[in-house]
Amino acid sequence: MSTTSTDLAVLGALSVEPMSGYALREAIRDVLGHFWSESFGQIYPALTSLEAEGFVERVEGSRPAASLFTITASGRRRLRELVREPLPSRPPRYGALLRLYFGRHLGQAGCFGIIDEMRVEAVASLATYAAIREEIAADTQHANDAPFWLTTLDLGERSARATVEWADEARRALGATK
Amino acid sequence: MSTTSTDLAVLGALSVEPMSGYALREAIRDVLGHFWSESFGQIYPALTSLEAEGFVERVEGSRPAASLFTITASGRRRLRELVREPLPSRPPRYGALLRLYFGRHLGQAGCFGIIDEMRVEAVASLATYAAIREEIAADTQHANDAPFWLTTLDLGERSARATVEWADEARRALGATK
DNA sequence: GCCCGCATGTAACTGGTTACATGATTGT
DNA sequence: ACAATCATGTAACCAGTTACATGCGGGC
Repeated sequence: MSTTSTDLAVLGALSVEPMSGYALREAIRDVLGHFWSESFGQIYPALTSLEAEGFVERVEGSRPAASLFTITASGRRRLRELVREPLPSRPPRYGALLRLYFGRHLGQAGCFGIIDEMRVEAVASLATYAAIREEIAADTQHANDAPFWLTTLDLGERSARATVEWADEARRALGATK
Repeated sequence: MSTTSTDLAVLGALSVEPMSGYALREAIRDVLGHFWSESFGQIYPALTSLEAEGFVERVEGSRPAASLFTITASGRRRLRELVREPLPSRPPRYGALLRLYFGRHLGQAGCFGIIDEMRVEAVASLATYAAIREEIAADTQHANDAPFWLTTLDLGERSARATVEWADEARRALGATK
């Protein structure tokens, strides 16, 4: 049994274009990565159960032993249903911030290490977001989806920029600390 | 067996002041809530094992059947150890953004609902952050910890403000969509 | 011929939450 | 007296990851 969250991610991705389970995972990691994640251990069982329910169909791809999964008409109805339901958001567990919160026991150098790491990560995110943004702009096939994709991307960019600005300020604020 | 993450959260909180397991959970929820969470099912076993290892001690509190947990000297050493180790950050699963990403299947009104909800949440966060900020400022007992607490709080505030600004822009951007 | 990337799948495990059982204390 | 809150603990469950087993296809 798979969760409705995973079903939504899978059906949603397949509504864009048919792909293999493997490609599905890559797409989720690379494109939805900044707010979502799925592992093989969820994707394959989800595909199996979605197939049994008639929401996706497996067609033989260009090479044997590989399948392309396509979303069916009832799968699209299911997708419209799922996207309407609120999803449980997982309570956050941001390790770096926990460590920073107890930074008094870590010392200034250690705190700077954490802050710098977060900054580097945020800057890297900004770079990948810019790449994704260009991909979306270049992709005329999915012009209908583009506004929504750009909207979620925009939040990622704003968060990342906020993190970079925070990092600089944090370094200054903790610089005064002994 | 408890995780080192939980041990860090518990030892860190007890390094500020002794409290009961119940109070520990409330403190984590109310103060660390925007980047961390622990449930009773983790806290109590963690306290038991930390006690067995000599990192915390249980002293009878004002009322029987209730214990105050205090951190020991070796517990403080353990805390300094733990805060130095990198913690695994849990991959994000932000349900609202997943739904918004597939917003084409949801329609404009549904998307606005999600965006507005996120905005309301962010505004509420800003209010609680402001309250926490005042608490920290008023708390002269823990002036040594204050800079670190304010730093993590600052990131929360920046993220929340970024979300509010994003929400307004998102509404405008998707307003054009049919 | 061999390694690497694509591809599918599952079993075991871990991390974490929820629900429940139990009871003391406080306030009304 | 009763309800609400404080308090401790555990067992069952669920979600999700990791590791493993297996094999095909394409490039070097």
